[in-house]
Amino acid sequence: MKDNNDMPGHLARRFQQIAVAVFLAEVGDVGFDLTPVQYAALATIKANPGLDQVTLAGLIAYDRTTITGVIDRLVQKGLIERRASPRDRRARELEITDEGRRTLRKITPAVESAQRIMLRGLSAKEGEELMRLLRKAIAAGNELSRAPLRE
Amino acid sequence: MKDNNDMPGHLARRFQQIAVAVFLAEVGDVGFDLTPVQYAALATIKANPGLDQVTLAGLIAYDRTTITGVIDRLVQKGLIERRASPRDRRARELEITDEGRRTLRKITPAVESAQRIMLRGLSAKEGEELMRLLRKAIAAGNELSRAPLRE
DNA sequence: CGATATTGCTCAGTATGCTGACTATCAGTA
DNA sequence: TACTGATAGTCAGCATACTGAGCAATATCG
Repeated sequence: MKDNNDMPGHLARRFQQIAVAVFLAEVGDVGFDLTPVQYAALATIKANPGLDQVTLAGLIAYDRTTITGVIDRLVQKGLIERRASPRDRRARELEITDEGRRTLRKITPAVESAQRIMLRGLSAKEGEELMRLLRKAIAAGNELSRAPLRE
Repeated sequence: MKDNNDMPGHLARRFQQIAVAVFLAEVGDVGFDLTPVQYAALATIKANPGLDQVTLAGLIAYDRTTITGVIDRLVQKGLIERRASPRDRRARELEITDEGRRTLRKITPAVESAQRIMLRGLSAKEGEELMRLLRKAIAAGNELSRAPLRE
């Protein structure tokens, strides 16, 4: 019987678990209540003003049914606005608010610190190598999940 | 602004997302409906007959509040039995059933195939290196999540 | 022995993620 | 233009994960 530690799937779960915990702790320490998922969505909306939900989902590889709730919560927190698109009445355009911008600015150091902490067991070179290998494996498996990356 | 692809946390999420999808697809293809989490719990119960829930949680790094539901579903599927411990009336002893054993045996090839597929973009050497780096990062971050590994 | 702390487990509540189904709308074509 | 297919979004339902609270039972220590 293979050990859990020889299963990339198990290791993936463990690493993600730690990554989320570190992110929440760092962001919480500076007084904000934002999840990794909400952060990625907010940052992507800021970088792509007026984008619709499907495009956003493709840019960060979220399922379209997941993104609904994430956006609900960002709207509820006053960090973004959701309004009907004038060009396509099915679509919703997303825009970051001033408060969203302020929040992003304030938590950026905590987010960066979180990324360092979750790699703290590795040397700089090893951290780079881990990210390179993850990127490569992810690229090869992109189409295997329901929420692939779309550029 | 850092790109998502430079964020280990984001890469962790993506890799895990793919890993789960591949696992479910492979196991589903041979006619079983078992999640990665349920599989790990089942295999660990088989390897450690009569263990209690807290010990199980520690061995696979699950939160104790998560394991309750996982065990409920394994019991409901008839794969394990949960009974009160004679030594400690707070604890529940877990035991795999014959059907649990049969299920494990039948899905093992699918589980192994899933592990290969999620690394299909990498050479054998790269796959080994990815697992080594993940293990190292996880070891250093073990205490940072609410559900650390306990041996 | 008795008060206190700790432990095993559960529950309510919240937030991802997914499957599958549905509505509304848009796009392409006969 | 009417039909057909595809697309944007939502919803119900299920399965992780976690926070925080609580109960029952055990362990520990004065």
